[in-house]
Amino acid sequence: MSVTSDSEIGTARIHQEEILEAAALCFMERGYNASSIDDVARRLGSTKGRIYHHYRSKADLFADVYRYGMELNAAAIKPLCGAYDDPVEKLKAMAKVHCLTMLRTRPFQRCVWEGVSLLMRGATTPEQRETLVELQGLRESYAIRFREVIEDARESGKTDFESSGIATQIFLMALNSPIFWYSPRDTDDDEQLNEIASRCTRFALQGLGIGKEYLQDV
Amino acid sequence: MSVTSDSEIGTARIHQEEILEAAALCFMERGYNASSIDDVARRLGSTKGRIYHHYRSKADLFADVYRYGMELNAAAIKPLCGAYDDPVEKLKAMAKVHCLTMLRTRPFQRCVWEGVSLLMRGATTPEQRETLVELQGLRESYAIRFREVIEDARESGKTDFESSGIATQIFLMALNSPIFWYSPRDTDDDEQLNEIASRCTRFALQGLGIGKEYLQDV
DNA sequence: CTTGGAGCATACTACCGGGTATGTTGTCAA
DNA sequence: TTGACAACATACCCGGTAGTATGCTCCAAG
Repeated sequence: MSVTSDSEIGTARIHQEEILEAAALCFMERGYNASSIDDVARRLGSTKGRIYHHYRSKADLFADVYRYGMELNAAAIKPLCGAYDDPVEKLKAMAKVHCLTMLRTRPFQRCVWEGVSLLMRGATTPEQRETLVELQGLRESYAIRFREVIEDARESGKTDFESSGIATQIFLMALNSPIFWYSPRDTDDDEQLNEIASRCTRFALQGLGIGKEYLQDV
Repeated sequence: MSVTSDSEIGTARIHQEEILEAAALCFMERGYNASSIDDVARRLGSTKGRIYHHYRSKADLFADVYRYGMELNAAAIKPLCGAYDDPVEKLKAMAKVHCLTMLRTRPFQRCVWEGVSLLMRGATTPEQRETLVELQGLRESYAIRFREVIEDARESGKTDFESSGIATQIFLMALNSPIFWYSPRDTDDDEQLNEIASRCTRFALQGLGIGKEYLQDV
């Protein structure tokens, strides 16, 4: 991992992304603890050596999968941040894009999910604890993006709920839900994903009390 | 496990329920795979021997936790089944009770959740596979109860969604969500739980498109 | 052309945890 | 009183897995 030039960093990332994807698939299918490093290696058609050359431990590998998943999320909603006046319109766009990202990068998002509830405990080494807090921070700051817009929407009088904290939790949960109950078709039709995302988004927005007149174009 | 009389079955259940609760707590905190039988035993202040006297394997123990959790769910909504004319009112009641049960029996419900996504894979022994299908069936038939009422509500024209399958999934997800983001207060105030359940229920019903005029008394 | 290191593979160790075999104690019925 | 069994505890085995130590190969710089 002692790379020097930028190009070498680039190629290293490429090699690692291959590993990341295989790891995400394994972790999604069997969970973190039930997946062995050998499982990941087997999926890559290689051996442990390759993985341990790039990652110091299984926990490190998982952390990188988690981080990558969160990066995908952050990148997806980034273009929307300064592009709307109406908070409801902004929330609509963010929700839809978030849900679509969930569906398109499902293995990584399942890992993010497991990481939240699983790595919290498990209390491994002291320095991994530190990494974990950082990852948890990524997730929280992402959620706060939504929470702020939800609060703005409430101030505009177009919603009706009490606690924005709770509302944000249920809201995101509704948007995340398809990564659990949706199994991608053999024809991974992007139209199909769009349909699912639309319905989830509409449900979530209506859940906040946003009127149906705002939901025609979702 | 070779009990004979009814009373002995009763006492056996009592002893086992103690184990079930400890197991549910362990599985909730660290997940199934990360929890060892010794962990469960330690929480009970005993040793492996006690657990393996009542359960033939770790998977059997987990299955019983799962089953118990589903029994709690089924028992909670049972009184509501024939008590309503308006499907929307029935759905309201079922949703509220379901959400409250989630909150009150959180450790078991977390196990039910993990069981769904984790035991599906993992493909252990062939006969455990059989048990697993049975448990999966419990969960599905429970979900169908909701789906039917949701379909009735749609036919009454008080909702607006396309696929009742997807709607049911998101609906239940919204109601289940607090078992993940709600940490019980030291004062396990039942009023507090009621408040959470109310908000989740309102969100879920609104998500289906049910008008706010129906949600005053939730 | 050689040497150092990246990028793996191979072989091995150490340990944890599921499962078992066996011992111990209390209780209850005959 | 005794034996039989439930309800555990103790001691042990053993397979799987994280992690390591080392070997191999190719490439690029000097």
